[in-house]
Amino acid sequence: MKLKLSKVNGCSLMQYLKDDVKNSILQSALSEFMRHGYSNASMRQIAKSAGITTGNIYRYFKNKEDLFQELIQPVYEKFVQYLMEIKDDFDDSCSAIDTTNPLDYLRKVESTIVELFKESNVELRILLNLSSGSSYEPVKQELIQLAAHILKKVFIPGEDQQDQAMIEERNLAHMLAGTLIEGVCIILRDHEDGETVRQLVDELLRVYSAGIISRLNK
Amino acid sequence: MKLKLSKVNGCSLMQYLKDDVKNSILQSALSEFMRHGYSNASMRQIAKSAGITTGNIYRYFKNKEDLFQELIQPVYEKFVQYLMEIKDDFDDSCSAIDTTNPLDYLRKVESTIVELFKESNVELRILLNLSSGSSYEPVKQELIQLAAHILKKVFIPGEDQQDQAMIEERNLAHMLAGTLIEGVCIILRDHEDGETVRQLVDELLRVYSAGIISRLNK
Amino acid sequence: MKLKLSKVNGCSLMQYLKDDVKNSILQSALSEFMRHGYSNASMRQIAKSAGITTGNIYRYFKNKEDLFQELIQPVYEKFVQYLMEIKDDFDDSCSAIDTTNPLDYLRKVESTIVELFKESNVELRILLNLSSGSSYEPVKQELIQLAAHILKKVFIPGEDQQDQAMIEERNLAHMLAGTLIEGVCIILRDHEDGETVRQLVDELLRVYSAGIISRLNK
Amino acid sequence: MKLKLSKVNGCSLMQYLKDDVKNSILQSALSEFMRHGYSNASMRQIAKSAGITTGNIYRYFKNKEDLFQELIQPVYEKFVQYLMEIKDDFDDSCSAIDTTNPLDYLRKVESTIVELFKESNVELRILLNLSSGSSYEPVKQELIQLAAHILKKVFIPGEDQQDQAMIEERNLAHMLAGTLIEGVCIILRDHEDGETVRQLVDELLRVYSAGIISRLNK
DNA sequence: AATGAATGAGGTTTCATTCAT
DNA sequence: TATGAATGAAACCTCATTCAT
Repeated sequence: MKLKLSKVNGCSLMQYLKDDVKNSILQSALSEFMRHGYSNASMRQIAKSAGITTGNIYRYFKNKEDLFQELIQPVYEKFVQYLMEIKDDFDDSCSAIDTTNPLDYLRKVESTIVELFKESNVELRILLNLSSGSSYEPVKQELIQLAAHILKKVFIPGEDQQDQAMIEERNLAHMLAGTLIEGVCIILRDHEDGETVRQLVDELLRVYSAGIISRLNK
Repeated sequence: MKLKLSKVNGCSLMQYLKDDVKNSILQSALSEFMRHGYSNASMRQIAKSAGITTGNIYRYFKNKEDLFQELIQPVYEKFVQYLMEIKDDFDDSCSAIDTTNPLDYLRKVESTIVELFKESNVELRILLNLSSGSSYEPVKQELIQLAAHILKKVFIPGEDQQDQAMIEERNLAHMLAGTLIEGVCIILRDHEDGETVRQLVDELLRVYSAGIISRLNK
Repeated sequence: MKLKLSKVNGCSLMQYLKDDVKNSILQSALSEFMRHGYSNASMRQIAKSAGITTGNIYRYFKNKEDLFQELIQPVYEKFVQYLMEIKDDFDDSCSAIDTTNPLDYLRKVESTIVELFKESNVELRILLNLSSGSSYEPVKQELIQLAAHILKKVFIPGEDQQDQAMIEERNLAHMLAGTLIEGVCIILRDHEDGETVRQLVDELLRVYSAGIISRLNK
Repeated sequence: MKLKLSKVNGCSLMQYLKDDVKNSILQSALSEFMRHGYSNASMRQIAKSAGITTGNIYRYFKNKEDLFQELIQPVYEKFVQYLMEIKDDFDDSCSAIDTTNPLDYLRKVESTIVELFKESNVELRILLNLSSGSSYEPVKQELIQLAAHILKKVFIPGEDQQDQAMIEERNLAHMLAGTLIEGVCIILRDHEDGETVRQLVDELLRVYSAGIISRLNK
């Protein structure tokens, strides 16, 4: 058997080819979902871009949703996990008699976010902005809620106040959380270079931090 | 119907009826595009909501794209115009020996933007977030480019420097312009009440201004 | 308005044409379902036979199942209703000190069944033998259960005996019910002439009755 | 594998292996056709059940129809042959001055039928009830025709009379033949146990015989 | 000016069959 | 001999658009 190297190679070559096709589909799908969003993406077009026939996609993915999920799920999970860690860290640092400057805290968050975005730029943008019609549709709101939850702690150190002022603070936190996330999306969309990305996120956080601190001192 | 008015004043009455139908279509289309975006909007549903038949839409609009354009184009133009005016104002105020605080300037900009959004909230949200599949798909990027162009002036008083520092400033301006516009979009998406909208935009600009000033003083 | 007869006729003509198309679809569908059964019937083929395009079917029927149901449901309901009436009649005549000959009873049933089969020959055969894959798939077994329930009363006057003999009688009743129903199906499949149908069903019942009586006297 | 037997006796071993695979396919196919009928049976599923790959089926069978035929044809031929033998027997017993009771004759037929069904239960049920879409689709009707031809002899001792009465007898024979065959199908469908099957077929024939005799004595 | 039935191209998905390896 | 990836035609269904009335 060991001498029949041609078969061994045949096997691995075939394996390679199969992976090749699957990756080709995934890449074409990523591009198609990016261009037209989940529901307007066309399986036919994905197949054409991948250089295969439409039916052949279904050897690799059960259906459109499955193909979408295989692209997005890992990034989604990583993103949620990172956000939870950030939230837990923050909750801990709050409960401790820790007077960490929020600005310092946000800066700590920076590298985490940037790392994730640098890995999965396109997937995150699809997840957050182009998943309408898929099972991920409500994710963006959930993520913004989560980010808002963190930001609220910055603005509202004493919890559970329910008066009018607090409602305004909540709206503000929600809005700033949304714009921060969109801001990072925009940076990643427009820049490939890692150093530029890091620098811009740094600037964005600096502006937000300074603005927020100035507001808190109001 | 009385006095066969329909025949005597047939022309203007017909015109009136036509406008009536056309407005009805436009209104239904606005609602449908808002709900499902351009691609997933259904001409059948628009006709049904407007109380007419499917085929009749095509006496008033050449096709789906044409209907979309008739709704969105005016708002698009107004938006561009406002941005140009802001740009011109700023250019003037710059060329004058005018040391207007950028914060004051942005605040002046505020009412313009909020006014436009309050007038054409839905159309703008469609234009910026729900035009995928239409010819307006790339507009959002163009608008951000334009806004960035303006913001650059804030950061780079002396023009046309091409060294490395300036490139960074340009990137920063572009990024902040994008996040600002997204921020306003998010506010408009999440709040209907005019006063809340004004207040949140005010806060957003305050944070940005404070952050930017702090940065300029760096 | 009354003078615009052309419009009045236009309307009714259109209505007529619409009904015409719908009936044409129903007729083609009946033929296609008869030939290939529910799941192997082709909407394309139905459209082709009806002389229209595939998509146009969906103006008249929501989907394949809906088209099938519109053909089969009325017949199904009538059939169930008839069987229930027969069952109730029989239960009544049993509880009364009524020594009606089972043969006489079956003969009373005859006209009911024949009438229904003569009206809806093809639909019943589809319902009973060609509905695999549709929501009517389990109907045949249910109907045979019902018929068996009636036949059991003939064989087992005293109820509720659970010994071995009774199990055999139940199997027998079930089997004879099935064959009777199939027998009527076959007759209707092979003969169009009403008088011949009546006569053959009469003969079938006669054979069954004589056979059953002979068996009871065993 | 020992002694390179595969090369020495390559031919016969290969033949043996081939038969093994072929039988495995046939067995899986039988199960799949039984479960889903000819049209809805899946070649992929057959291959999977047989433990081979999809493409390999086509080394043993030209196509789906060919595979079906190889399963069904022998049973079909045996069935036809048995019916012909029965027919011949009957012709002989008629031409002889043999006053065999038709009841006795049918009882002789019984064991033949039951034996065949017990041997090839599944194949016959596929042939008679699940061959839609295959070339065997019309077989059931043909078999009923043949059975009817035999039964006619019971009812119409003197041949070739063409008057009205004879036409009725022919119809009757045809119908009873059909119901008899369906009856046996139903019994086989609902019962696995050999003894129960024999008993129910016996009952069915008894009912038919008694009914028919009663009719002949009319 | 209006109707709404009809079209035809497109959507996702399935599957018997072929073919390079 | 066997593999299993790939094909291509067909399935059901949707919908913007056209057109006879």
